[in-house]
Amino acid sequence: MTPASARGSAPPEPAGAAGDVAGPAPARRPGRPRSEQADRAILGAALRLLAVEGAGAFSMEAVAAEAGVGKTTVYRRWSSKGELIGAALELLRPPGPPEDAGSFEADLEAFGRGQGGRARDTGLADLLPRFGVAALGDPELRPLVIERVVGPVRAILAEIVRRGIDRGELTPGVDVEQAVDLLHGTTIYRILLSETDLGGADRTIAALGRTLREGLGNPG
Amino acid sequence: MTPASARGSAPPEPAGAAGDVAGPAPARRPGRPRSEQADRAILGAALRLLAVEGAGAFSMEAVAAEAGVGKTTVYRRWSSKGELIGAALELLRPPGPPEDAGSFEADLEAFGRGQGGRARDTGLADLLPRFGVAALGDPELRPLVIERVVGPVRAILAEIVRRGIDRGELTPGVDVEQAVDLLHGTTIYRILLSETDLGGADRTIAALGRTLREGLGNPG
DNA sequence: CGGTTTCGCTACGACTTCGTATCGAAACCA
DNA sequence: TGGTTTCGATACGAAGTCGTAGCGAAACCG
Repeated sequence: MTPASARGSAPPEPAGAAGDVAGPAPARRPGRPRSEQADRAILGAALRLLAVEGAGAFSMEAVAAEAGVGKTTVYRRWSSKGELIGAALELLRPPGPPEDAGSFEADLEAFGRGQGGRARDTGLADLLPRFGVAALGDPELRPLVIERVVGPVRAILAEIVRRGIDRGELTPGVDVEQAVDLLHGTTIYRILLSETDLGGADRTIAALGRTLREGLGNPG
Repeated sequence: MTPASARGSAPPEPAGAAGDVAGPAPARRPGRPRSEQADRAILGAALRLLAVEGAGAFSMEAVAAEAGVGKTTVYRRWSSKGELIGAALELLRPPGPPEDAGSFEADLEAFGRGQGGRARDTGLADLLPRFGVAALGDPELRPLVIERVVGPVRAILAEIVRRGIDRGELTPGVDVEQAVDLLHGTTIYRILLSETDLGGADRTIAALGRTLREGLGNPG
C-alpha cells in the first residue's frame, strides 16, 4: 500500500555495464548470483497482469505464479507491491532527447516509432501503454506515473512542437501546452479505448500531427 | 467479478414518476418501502470510493460503511460489485441529443456546461469523470463504460462536429471520428492528469474547440 | 571441500473480502 | 392488530492476500 518509495533495496544492477574503466571492482558478491531471467520474468508478469487483467487481479502471488517463480524471489527484489509496480513503471520512461527528424510530422513519427519499438524490444510490445493507463487510474500510483512517465513524454512532445514553431510549420502563437495536451491526450485516449492491437495507436500520432498542423499552422 | 449483467433484480423504481396516466396502478407493495436516501447514499459512496480511493479500496463493505448503511441494504439492491458499479455508471450517461447553440464553440460549451452541471446537481460534481476513468481502467468494466458512456458522448460530439461542417465552420473533408478523438481524448486526458478541481477540465472544451477549428477550418 | 547466496516450494498467522444468514426494530398497509 | 418488507448490526464460512519463515537443492567463489 505504500506508494513505492523506490528505495535502493536491491536494484538489479547489470554488474558490469559501465564498470569497464572507472571505479573500484564491481564487488563480486559471494554465493549464487541472482537470475536476470527471473528479473525479466517477474517484470513481464507484473506488466501483463496489471495491463491485461487489471488492478484487481494484481497480487504478488499472481505475479510469482505467472512468472513461474517463487514468492520469495519476488520479495527479495521488491519488498512490496508498490515497489514492484514502480520498477515496472521505469520501463515506460521515454528515452533521452529526440533527434531532429526534419519536420513536425517526421519528428512525431520518429517519436511514436521509438516508443513502440522500444516496447517491442522487451517482448511486451503493446502492454506498456495499457499498463501505464492502469497505473494512472490508481490514486496511489498516479503521482508517480505523472512524474516519471507523463512528464518526460510531455517534455519531448513540447520540444517537437517548439521545433515546429521554429521551422515555421506552426504559427508562433501556438499554445505549446495545449498542443501537447492534444497530442498526448488523444494518443492515450486511443490506447484506452482500443480493445486490441494497441501498437497502432502510437503509429497514428503522425497522422494526428498533420491534422493538427493544418489547424495550428498557417498555410496562408 | 461478473461484469454486471445489469439484471432487473430490483431497480430503484421511483414508483410514480411517469405513472400519472398510462398503465395499471404502480402496484404499491406491502411492507416498509425502500429508503431512497439509502439509494443515494450508496451510489454516492460508491462513486467517492472508486474515484478518490481507487479500485483497490473499493469493496462492498467499504461502500456500506461509507454510506452509513448495512451491508444487507447494499446487497438487496445490487447483488454484486459489478452491478453496483454498473448502476453508478448510469449517472455518467449523457443526456439526450444536444440543442443547436448556433456555433461550433457554443455547442461545445453548452455540452461541457451540461455535463458539469448535471454532475453538480447530484452533489458529486467533480467525482464523476474520475470515476469513469477509474472504471475505464478496469478490464472487466471497460466494455461497459465504452458502451454506456463513451459511445453516447462520442455520438454527441460527432453531431456537434457535423453541425460545424454543415455551418461551414469546419472544412467538409474533416475526419469526424478523428475530430471526436481529439475533443474527447484531450478532455479525458486533462481529467486524468488533474489532481484537483476536475470541474475545470470540462469547461475548457470550448477553448479546445477554437484551437481545433482554426486548424480544422479553412479561414482562407 | 566449506561458505554463501539464491533458487522454487510449502506453510504460516493475521487480515480482508465476498456473499449469506440471522437478529430485533422500524415502517408501511389492510 | 397482524402481515409484510426493509432497516442497521453482527456473525459466519470460504476464499484470497500480505509479508515472513523454513526447507532442501542449486549455483557460485576460494
